[in-house]
Amino acid sequence: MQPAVEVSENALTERQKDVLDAALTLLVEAGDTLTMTSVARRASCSKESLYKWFGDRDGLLTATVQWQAAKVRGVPVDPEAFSLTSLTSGLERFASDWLRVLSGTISVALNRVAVGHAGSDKHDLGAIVLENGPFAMARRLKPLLQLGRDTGLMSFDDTDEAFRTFFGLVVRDVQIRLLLGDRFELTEAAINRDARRATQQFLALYGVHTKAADDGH
Amino acid sequence: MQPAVEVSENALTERQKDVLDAALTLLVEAGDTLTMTSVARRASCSKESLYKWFGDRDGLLTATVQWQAAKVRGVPVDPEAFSLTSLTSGLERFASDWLRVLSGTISVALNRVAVGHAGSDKHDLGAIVLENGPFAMARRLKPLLQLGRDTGLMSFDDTDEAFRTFFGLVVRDVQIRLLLGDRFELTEAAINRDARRATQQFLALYGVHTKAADDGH
DNA sequence: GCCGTACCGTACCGTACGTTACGGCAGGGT
DNA sequence: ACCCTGCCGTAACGTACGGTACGGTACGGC
Repeated sequence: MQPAVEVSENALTERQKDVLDAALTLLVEAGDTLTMTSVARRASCSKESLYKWFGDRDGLLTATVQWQAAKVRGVPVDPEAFSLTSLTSGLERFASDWLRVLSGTISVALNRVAVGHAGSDKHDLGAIVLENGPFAMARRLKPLLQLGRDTGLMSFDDTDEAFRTFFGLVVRDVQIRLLLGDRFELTEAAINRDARRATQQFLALYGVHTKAADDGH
Repeated sequence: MQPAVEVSENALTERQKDVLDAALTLLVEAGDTLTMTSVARRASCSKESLYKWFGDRDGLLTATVQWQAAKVRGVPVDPEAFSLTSLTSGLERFASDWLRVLSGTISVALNRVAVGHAGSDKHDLGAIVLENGPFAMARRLKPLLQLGRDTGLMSFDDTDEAFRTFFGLVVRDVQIRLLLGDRFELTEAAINRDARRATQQFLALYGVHTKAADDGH
């Protein structure tokens, strides 16, 4: 028996992408209780094809998580004409984007199954989500932070520490509450307000003050 | 058939407590894959007793979570002879205690199963963990925060917002990374260092400065 | 001594679901 | 026209596990 689609093998046919999208919506609806039969029915494909393409249930889940992760790329920052204003707006934009993704039903569902399977997996969904979640965020934000430090707008020793503080100020208890099933009103206005507040707090802690930045609540 | 032990019925015999402790260790070892049979074998009791005492598998999990929650009570703060020093040490002590609990294997295991079951439960483990986790922390910390404000050491409009900021500064990405299975070195020294840093940052944001509090990394 | 209660150990049942196997159909190459 | 490949739909298999039933033992009350 062939080991089916390898993780490194990213050649997905359109048909397979459709199947993974169906699996995603089922994951949102039913969580980890989705069955191979339900995926096959929803995607109008045979279970035989599922097993041929993805090996087993775990492989299907892994491919689904990776398929979603592949869709959330992009949005780097431009290191042109840098100022306190562009640093601030960059941080705010980053924070609001992040909160929007984080509070989305797909992100919540994916993190749920990854947390449930963490550690005891052959493919280890937890590591995949970790890699495409917090770690990817760190990689995307750090250039902006270092640019801010190099231009003398911020001051910190350890970029990673600074990132993790920003993480805390942005996410706070939102993610864990959502994962635990707390019904959460997170309107567009609230997201933007939180992004501004987190940015102001972050600059108050790490920014080089010419004039004292006041708190913004 | 009787509805077995009600949630409000907290009268647990010693035998039942032993069983719940066995279930706890199994939860740490095997996560949500623990079976009724494995609990019975580990606790040297019959499955019949499990079902008589706890109704069904969900009831056993619920009782286990509540049993653990009941063990983590206490440590209120004393509103005597209050000063910046006692506020600082109170916040630090709270933060380090919290990080210690959060990073413990039991907490991680419990949060894992609760996240896995969130929303689609009759007993809703998510709500229970939420209630005994973040919400209980908020209830325990808020008196200290308000005391700090009333004595003019801190300034903020919304106690809940202040708490959530403290939450973010303390927990940062630690919890989600642990839940996703990231191997994490969290030594006693690191915990104390993080607690100090979070406290200093929190006071820098919300404290009333007589002398500028510097960051502490 | 006899009964009732509480419990252990284990065998058993029903079912859900992962996984496999098979029959049928459509399209493309020869 | 024939075959081969890829896929759908469905039936079937195997098993793990939640839940139940039952026999056996210890103990306290009478």
